[in-house]
Amino acid sequence: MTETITQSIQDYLKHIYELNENGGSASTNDIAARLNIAPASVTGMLQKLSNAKPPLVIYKKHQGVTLTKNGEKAALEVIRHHRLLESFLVNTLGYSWDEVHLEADKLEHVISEDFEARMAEALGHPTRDPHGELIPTADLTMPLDKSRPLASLRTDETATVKRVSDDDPALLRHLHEIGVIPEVKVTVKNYSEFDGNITLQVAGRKSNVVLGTVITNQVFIEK
Amino acid sequence: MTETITQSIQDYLKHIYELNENGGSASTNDIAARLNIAPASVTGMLQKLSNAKPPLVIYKKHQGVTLTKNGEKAALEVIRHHRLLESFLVNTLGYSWDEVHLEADKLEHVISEDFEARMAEALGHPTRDPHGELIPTADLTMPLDKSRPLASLRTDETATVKRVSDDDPALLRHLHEIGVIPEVKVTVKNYSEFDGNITLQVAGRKSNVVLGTVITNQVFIEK
DNA sequence: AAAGTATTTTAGTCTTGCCTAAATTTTTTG
DNA sequence: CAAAAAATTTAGGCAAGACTAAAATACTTT
Ligand SMILES: [Mn+2]
Ligand SMILES: [Mn+2]
Ligand SMILES: [Mn+2]
Ligand SMILES: [Mn+2]
Repeated sequence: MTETITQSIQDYLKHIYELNENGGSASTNDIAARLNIAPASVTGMLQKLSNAKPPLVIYKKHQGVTLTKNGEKAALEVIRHHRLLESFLVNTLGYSWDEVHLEADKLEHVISEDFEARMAEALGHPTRDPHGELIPTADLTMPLDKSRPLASLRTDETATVKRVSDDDPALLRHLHEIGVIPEVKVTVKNYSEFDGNITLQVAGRKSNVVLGTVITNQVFIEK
Repeated sequence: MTETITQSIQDYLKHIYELNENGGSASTNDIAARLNIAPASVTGMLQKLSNAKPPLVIYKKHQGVTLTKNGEKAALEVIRHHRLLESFLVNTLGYSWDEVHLEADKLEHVISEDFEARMAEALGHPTRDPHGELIPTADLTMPLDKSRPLASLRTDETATVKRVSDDDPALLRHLHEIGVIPEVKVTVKNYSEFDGNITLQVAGRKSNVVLGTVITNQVFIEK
């Protein structure tokens, strides 16, 4: 009697996955905040998911949750849908990178595996979405992410932008404007000890830009 | 306090629209059969839809339902989504015409108006879907359908196939095989009084085909 | 026109997924 | 380390949308 994975459950699993990526286990409150749902409701769902057969999360009272292998597969399935969809919308329907997130958030639960496969094929089996986020493989493995925040660079260091956080459309528009997009080379011309500001030279741009930590913590680079 | 039009409601309205197209009002049982839902459940929903503000259907006990203007607009919105999606899937992802229906049935409830507009643009504002069905216009008007069943043709009459019924994938594959697809010219070489069989010459095909009424009633032509 | 059949409606339940208010547990702080 | 604060869970409810069984209504047939 395998648990039916509803849209709602898919959303829980997806967000738990992302929270697990950072710290260890995902807390009730964090999940609630992300899903815009009352914490009490989250507790109820966590109990349900951990009692499912097979269990989708590991849950002990007051200690947050971790995904089981099954839960992780289900999460990666949704994340693969989401990121392929974002790529597809940009490529095929001319969406800009700040417009795709909401649309993909709805479609990700609804497309068939056939649709997924056809998108991947049409896009040439991409490894990253328009924001540079890694796309889980068809067999649901998440590639290793070697990037770190731009905020961790210091004066005279050079690196390549690999991905940017995609949940704030306004930030995305701004980054696009100043040319800070995946695969672009950047050099730190100055790092300020006091406020953490980074003066950045962006390849192909005349003038440098000064970025605060709110931004430099949402841009990820590799050297 | 306008009624929220859920996915479920959209499905009811869509099928009521299609039933209204044939006979007058849609019966509880017919709606139930189409939606694969118990008749008792349908009664409940019809009451709800007729009490909505504004009402989406006109309903009197034991007399079936008709859509109001508001209900019709909502239905046409979904049907436009559905048919544009079918076209889009065929054009962009290489689906064949017998594969698109199920996928479109899920996506139709989820895409944004922006998505709809972009598809229409990308497809060059088509007026018919892959099965030849008319696509409601952007301002939600259904173009007039002048076609009639192939079954109504008699010996020596010539006509153009305009559309075919799209709910049986096996029939669609068969029709494709024998070349009976929209915009193809056909001539009735013989009509049998007894069983209604039609011997059809299909433009560009060597040998004629004999079609029974099950098929000829699901193929629509214009002279 | 009465009886039988088919259709539709009513009545009563169930599941999912959410909510608020109140309790409980954990963490932080003075 | 005890009190205050924050986080989490329990308890009790609600709305949507489905189901089954039984009652009511409408249609057919003799
Ligand atoms: Mn996204
Ligand atoms: Mn993304
Ligand atoms: Mn269809
Ligand atoms: Mn169609």
